[in-house]
Amino acid sequence: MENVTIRMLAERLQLSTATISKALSNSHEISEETKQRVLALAAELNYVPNPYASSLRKKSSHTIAVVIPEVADSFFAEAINGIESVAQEKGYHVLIYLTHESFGKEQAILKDFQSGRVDGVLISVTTETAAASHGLAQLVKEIPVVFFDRVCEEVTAARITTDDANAAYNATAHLIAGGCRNIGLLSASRHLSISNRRAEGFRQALTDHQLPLTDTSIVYCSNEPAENRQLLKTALHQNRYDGLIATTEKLATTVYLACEELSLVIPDDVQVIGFSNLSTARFLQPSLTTVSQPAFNMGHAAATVLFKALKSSSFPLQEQQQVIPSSLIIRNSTKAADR
Amino acid sequence: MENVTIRMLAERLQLSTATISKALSNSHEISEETKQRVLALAAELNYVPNPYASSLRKKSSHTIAVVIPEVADSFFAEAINGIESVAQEKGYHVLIYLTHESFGKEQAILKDFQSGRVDGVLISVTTETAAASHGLAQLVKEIPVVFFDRVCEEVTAARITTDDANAAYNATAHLIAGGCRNIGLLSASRHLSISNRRAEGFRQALTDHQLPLTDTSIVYCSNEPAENRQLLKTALHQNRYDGLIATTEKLATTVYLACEELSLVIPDDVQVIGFSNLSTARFLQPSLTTVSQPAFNMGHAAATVLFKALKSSSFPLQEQQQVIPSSLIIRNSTKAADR
DNA sequence: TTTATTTACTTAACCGATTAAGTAACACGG
DNA sequence: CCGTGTTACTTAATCGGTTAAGTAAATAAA
Repeated sequence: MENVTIRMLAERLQLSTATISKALSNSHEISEETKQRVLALAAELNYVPNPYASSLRKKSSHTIAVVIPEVADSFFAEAINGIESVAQEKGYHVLIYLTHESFGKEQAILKDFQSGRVDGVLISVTTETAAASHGLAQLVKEIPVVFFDRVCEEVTAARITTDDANAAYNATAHLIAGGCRNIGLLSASRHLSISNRRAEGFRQALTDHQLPLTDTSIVYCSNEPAENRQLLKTALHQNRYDGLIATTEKLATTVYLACEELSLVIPDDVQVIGFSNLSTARFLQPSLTTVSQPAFNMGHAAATVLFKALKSSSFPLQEQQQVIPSSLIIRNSTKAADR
Repeated sequence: MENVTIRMLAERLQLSTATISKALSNSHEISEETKQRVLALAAELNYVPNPYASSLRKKSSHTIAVVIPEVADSFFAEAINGIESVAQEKGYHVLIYLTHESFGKEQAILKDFQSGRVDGVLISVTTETAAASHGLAQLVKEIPVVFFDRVCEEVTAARITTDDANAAYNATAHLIAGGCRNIGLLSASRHLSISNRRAEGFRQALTDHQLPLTDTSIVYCSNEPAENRQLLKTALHQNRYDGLIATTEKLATTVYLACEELSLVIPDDVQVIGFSNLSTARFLQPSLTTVSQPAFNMGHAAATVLFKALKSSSFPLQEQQQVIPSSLIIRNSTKAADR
């Protein structure tokens, strides 16, 4: 049983392939009667159009790419859900690319997009992605690109983010209200704008509360959980933090692990806040105070904006900037009372 | 700046497009010198081949599909990681399709694959997928398909699973050893073979320990967390289970939630075991005894087998059956001592 | 020296759908 | 009755690579 093509339908019905194609796309040039005959035969033979032939000719693939560092992370997983919900509604396909936080991989992936494989890209950059990423700047010129969460500020493009500085400020203030005087911010990257924003909010909160910012206030972590565990244990031991803000989900669990191994009690010895979307946060021992990010909404918003651009080329995509607020959910890993 | 095509390279070098194509694919028909010239110009002009033109002609897309119910689930997320690690190594692209446990969506997605969009499919079916799924049976005849975790036993195809019956048996035995006499198995589906296997192991364990299987022993849950919460609360209240086995990750957290709301203490009032890959399981309050599944390995194995079939059409894909063992990790949500 | 073989290309068909341009057939207004 | 439109198609080019088949020149074998 060969694959059914438009030509086979044409032969069977004694029509040209052009007529079939137009009938299937419901063109006004084709009579109602013919359309019905074509549709009936197509259904009977179970005709499924070849997407590649169509993409080649139309120069659009009805496919978008999602480029993220990691999928086993509640934030990104939920963001994918948000993206996919929009894509499925629009009949688009979603290609997922994982960078595993490697700038090299990211570059290679982006380069592939110059082929026209995808109509648009949703991306959250790696912790390594440098400011002047040529690949990104280039890509934005060629196809619609929307950054979400981890944006690259040097590149002019649509951005969907959370209020990172604010969130960090509030988290820090909450720790201070709970009595912390020596707070550590666990940062995932020196390059990432999102990290810098959070550091900014952190710094501002310290300043506003007359607390010093020392060179041990910000701890730069790696992408290796095992490495981070060691790093954290050393840092906790040496600097005797009374409060920690983990700016990624992975870091939050690593903090719990490190504290357990050092026999530090949360929140008595160290209070902890995590940036996270863990559904289990409330069941942790102790339950984790989190900066909860609207992952699904961000994915949804990013995809929605992208599809607007795909629909209308005059849509000013690059000017789109949305900041979706996160919320501080206070639980038992911190001491200050709910506000 | 137009897209660079093979024809442009050909004109610049005064060669035919055929020569360029062959040079780029390192054909023996082309002289070393010409190859170098082509490669050099391709690099200079930043030539990126159009994947759709190539797919159309070669009838292969270098793309595989992963069809799963949900991505915000540690098991599936980790499985994707395993799959992706193989795909990236082989230079393949990964399309992700989420069924959200809807059989209808699954059918629609599978139908699309008849277009030749993907070279192969990795699938974990929905809780609704009936035994006689015509779409699946059809698909397996057309392109390489590998089932992982949630297989469809009625369809002859490659399968990568865990030792579900065993795992459930051991989990049940562990609860019995801890003193449970009225154990509930929270099942995600009546259809799913994986659920039935687990139920089988559960039943066997009860029988072997002279415990009765009543019609409240197995609780069939839905896909709605809110619904399940109610269902569980009612069931816990009415049946006064002293042990529960949650056969999905989502159900495990729902159990914690329901117990909290009913003021039932785990493990004193109810002991709990979850099938899960939650990285936070050990930090839960209380830490969760889990049947931990080798998610990454299963994804890796499934993809590896699929690529073998893609490489060699004589590979007996349909006969491939791998059972990758899971392990029971005993923590504080159950009482029996470690074995 | 003649024939066979190899080398390094070119020509042209092809994958399957889309679409610009062309064409009969018929209707209609004047 | 003629010109203009409209309807419902067809023809053929096209998207950008791939590849079977062909060819000219150089080389090797007989």
